Amino acid sequence: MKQENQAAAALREAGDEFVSQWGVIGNAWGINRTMAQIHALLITAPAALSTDEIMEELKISRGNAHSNLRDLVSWGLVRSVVRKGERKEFFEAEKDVWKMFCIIIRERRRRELRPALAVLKECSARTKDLRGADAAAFNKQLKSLSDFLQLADRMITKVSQSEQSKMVPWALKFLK
Amino acid sequence: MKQENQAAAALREAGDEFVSQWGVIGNAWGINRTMAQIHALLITAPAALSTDEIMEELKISRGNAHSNLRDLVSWGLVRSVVRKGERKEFFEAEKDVWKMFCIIIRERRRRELRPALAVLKECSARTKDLRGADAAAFNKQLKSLSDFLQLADRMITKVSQSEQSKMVPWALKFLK
DNA sequence: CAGTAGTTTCAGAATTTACTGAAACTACAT
DNA sequence: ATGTAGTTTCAGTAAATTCTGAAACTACTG
Repeated sequence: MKQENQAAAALREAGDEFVSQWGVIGNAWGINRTMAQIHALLITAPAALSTDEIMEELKISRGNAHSNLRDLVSWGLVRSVVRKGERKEFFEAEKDVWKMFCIIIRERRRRELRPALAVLKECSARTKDLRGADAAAFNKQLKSLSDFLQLADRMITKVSQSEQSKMVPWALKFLK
Repeated sequence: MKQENQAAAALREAGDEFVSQWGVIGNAWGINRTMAQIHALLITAPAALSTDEIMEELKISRGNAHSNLRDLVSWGLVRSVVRKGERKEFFEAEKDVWKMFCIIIRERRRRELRPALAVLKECSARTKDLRGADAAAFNKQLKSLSDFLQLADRMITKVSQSEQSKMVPWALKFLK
């Protein structure tokens, strides 16, 4: 009994450390600290958690928990589940790392890559027919960027539709 | 003469639009707006620019221009050049898109991926020898994440050391 | 050496982003 | 219908980030 308690305490401590540090990491990745912490908490939790449990664990307000959970759900990284007989909502994260990765790159393509491509196309179109060496150079530079991002877009599409069981062995072969 | 002026004006306008919009895009990517704008300006500028020219073009203070240029230089995306006979410093960006990409992924590996791996290893080590199903599940989850990020790390190393002339045709083949 | 051109730093101001807590709302239960 | 458990919204506040402008500093010039 004593040992079990010690083990449980050590686990809780390691979990807290992970959640807290993952917030710092998320911050460096340009992600809201709280959102990263909630995500860390949910991917390592043994079961789905309620809003109140998350508030308690991270010592944050209901509003903060709610809006970050909403964002995580909108990313597709977290889903809400209902336990039978319970009125509360519970949240669980997608735990499969490959699926997480696919979700993230697909969303980033949609939210970040596509708008960037739109800007490049727009500015490129406006200078396509201008004369002069400077205009040609400007246009060429935008073209290079645009071609590259378009290739990245297609790669993301392809990779995020592949199975982990195909991609990982393939990557390992590539690395050899 | 009239036409030349019109063309020059149209080019300047398109450039301004690109710089301004790239700031917005950069912001969505988690990059400081001004830094993204300076980078956009430099990769499309026909020649290296001085701090004063950048301040004038973007309507920003000297301090702001200076610190963002310093960051861009620290990323390796911009270098300073000295024109003979001139006392001022001028700045020029790496314009080759493939090189830009390699610089960015290498720096992100260093600044974002490596610290994340360190956190995972740390928390993993702390729970390695704990007994109980929950501890085992926690440890397994961290292991999956860690393995995945380690694979990503190796892929970045490999890709960023490759020639564009090898990688692009290879990517196109992969997409088929 | 004094003067000038240019760079760097940094305290405080402005702006943006994140968070709280309470009120309004929803949906189920009695 | 009234009560209750739970969710959502949002005005106001707190915190973090970004920016300014001026002073301090550096290095060249005559």
